[in-house]
Amino acid sequence: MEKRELIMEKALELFAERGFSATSVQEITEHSGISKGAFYLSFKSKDELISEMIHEYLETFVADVDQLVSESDPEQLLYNFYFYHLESFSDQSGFAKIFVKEQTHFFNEEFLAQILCYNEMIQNSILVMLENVYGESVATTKYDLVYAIQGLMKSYMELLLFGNLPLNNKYLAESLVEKTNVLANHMTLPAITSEIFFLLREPSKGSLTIEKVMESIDDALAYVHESIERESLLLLKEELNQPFLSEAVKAGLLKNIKNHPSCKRVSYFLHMYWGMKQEGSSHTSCHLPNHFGK
Amino acid sequence: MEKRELIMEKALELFAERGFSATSVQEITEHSGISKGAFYLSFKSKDELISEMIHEYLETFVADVDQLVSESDPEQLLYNFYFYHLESFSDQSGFAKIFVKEQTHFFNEEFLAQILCYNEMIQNSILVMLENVYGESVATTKYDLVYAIQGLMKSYMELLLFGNLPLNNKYLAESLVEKTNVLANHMTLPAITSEIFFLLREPSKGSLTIEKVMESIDDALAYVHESIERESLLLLKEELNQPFLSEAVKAGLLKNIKNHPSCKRVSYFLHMYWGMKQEGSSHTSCHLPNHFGK
DNA sequence: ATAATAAATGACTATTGGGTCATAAGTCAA
DNA sequence: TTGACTTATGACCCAATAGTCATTTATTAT
Repeated sequence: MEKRELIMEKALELFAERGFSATSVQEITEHSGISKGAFYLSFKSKDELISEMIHEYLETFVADVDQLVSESDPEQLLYNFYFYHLESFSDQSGFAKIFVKEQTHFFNEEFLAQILCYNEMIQNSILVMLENVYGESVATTKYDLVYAIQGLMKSYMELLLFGNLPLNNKYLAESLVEKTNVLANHMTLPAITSEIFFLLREPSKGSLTIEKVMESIDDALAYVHESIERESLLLLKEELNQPFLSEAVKAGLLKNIKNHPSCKRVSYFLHMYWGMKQEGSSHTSCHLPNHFGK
Repeated sequence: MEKRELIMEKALELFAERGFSATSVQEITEHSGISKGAFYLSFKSKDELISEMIHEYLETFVADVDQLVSESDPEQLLYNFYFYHLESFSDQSGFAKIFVKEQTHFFNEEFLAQILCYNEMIQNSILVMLENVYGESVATTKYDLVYAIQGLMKSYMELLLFGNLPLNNKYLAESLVEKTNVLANHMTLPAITSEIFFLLREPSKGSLTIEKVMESIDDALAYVHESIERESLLLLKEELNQPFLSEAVKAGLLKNIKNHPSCKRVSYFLHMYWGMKQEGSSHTSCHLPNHFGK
């Protein structure tokens, strides 16, 4: 599966420069030094390539942030959080550029839903971070702080990416830490309350039906021939129809398919589908699914 | 010029929903109830339509913000600033959505430069606002505050536009005012210093050559037949080659062409070109050009 | 009413870009 | 060397789309 890597790598360069829609498959294959047909041996479609790339990047990013938040010393947590973001965006600037560029504009409805889901995970991490650092004192403002933090970051990220300025990540991170402290310690009028925060997450859930998940499994089955992965998929499909597995077995099966290139979507859908099921209407269980940790 | 209005109005609806590139001229004409040919009687190209729409909206928006900042009571200034933004985005949500969606992605290099220029004007207004409200106390932090304010706003704007939530603009504005006050009063580590702030504005200047401006004048001349506008264009062209007019005459000529639909680009280019000339390397003259006020 | 002028039409062109498939090149066991 | 099988190729297909232009329709002046 070396061709896949090559294509993804080369495509990233073009996507970062021009965006998705402005980059043709033709250009990707030329830039990769392969033929058009070869491209379609590795990917079902251009959309699959994009989806693949998004997942590959975001999956590890989200997991890293989650780990960082859960393992950092509260004293250093904020700084680590910002610094990791800045560093990650600095050396993975290709991906970062794509995200800033395409942003909400992810034409494809499905992509948007996926991005939103990853964003929810990041927001969950930020919430945990705020609780760890400030404790009860931000109980009423933390949901608002999530949006403030994301807004501030986006602003400085853009600068970092497109201004190619002599900016120092360490100092930038310190500056962001200070801003966060200032806001957390002095803000009294949150624009986003917990009610609004969770209201915001409702609509996205409705779009992921069991049929859609099923469909993605069938899609994957057509491309997966390895026995372990296939069996896992079939078991998961059964489980989806009628639950009969223990949580541990389920988690194991999910791990089995996680790294197969044709299973990224299924993996994501299942995580999301079961994630929202177990969440129910309670607001307390909104943590990052553990299965995303590496 | 009633057709133009109609097309722009209908196109806005489609652009807001799907973005520029995903909306075809065909769709625009169908949605407007006209033929394809009729479209090209009103606009040279699809790009011209887009450019036109951007200018029409941003020109008045920038001017309104400028006026608001220069006329508001300092006590009320911040609130008015945020409230105007929120209200404007609420009822002109079509444009707002376009800007959030397409953002940096304005494929066309020229569009990007134009957007950046308008953004610089807004930033200038924000700077003036900060000076009026906080005076000398933010002398070292004001440039950083500009980016913080823009980041915060963007974050909440997106929510307002795509979350269709029960948000109250008045309360949201108050919340943003508080955040600004908190940051302005307690921040000590600005990420963006004045040096960096002005450094950021340099590169964009390089791209606007005298040849480009000249070209845009020639382009316009092909479409402008009204005597006053034509003469103004010709005089401005001469002035561009070899300055010989007084500032007052120049300003008058610019006003003459300002409202002609085919002169938007020329107008913009000339403002930008002369704006950056007179600015030189000094950092003190970065104010909003008066000619943009209504 | 009629001629002249302006406005509007939509079939048409040229181009691009995603995706397919018959064919060719490469690989390897017998 | 042969033949079976895998991998790669790029000409080709089809749909979509920006932009044009000969022709028709509406308007206005005489």
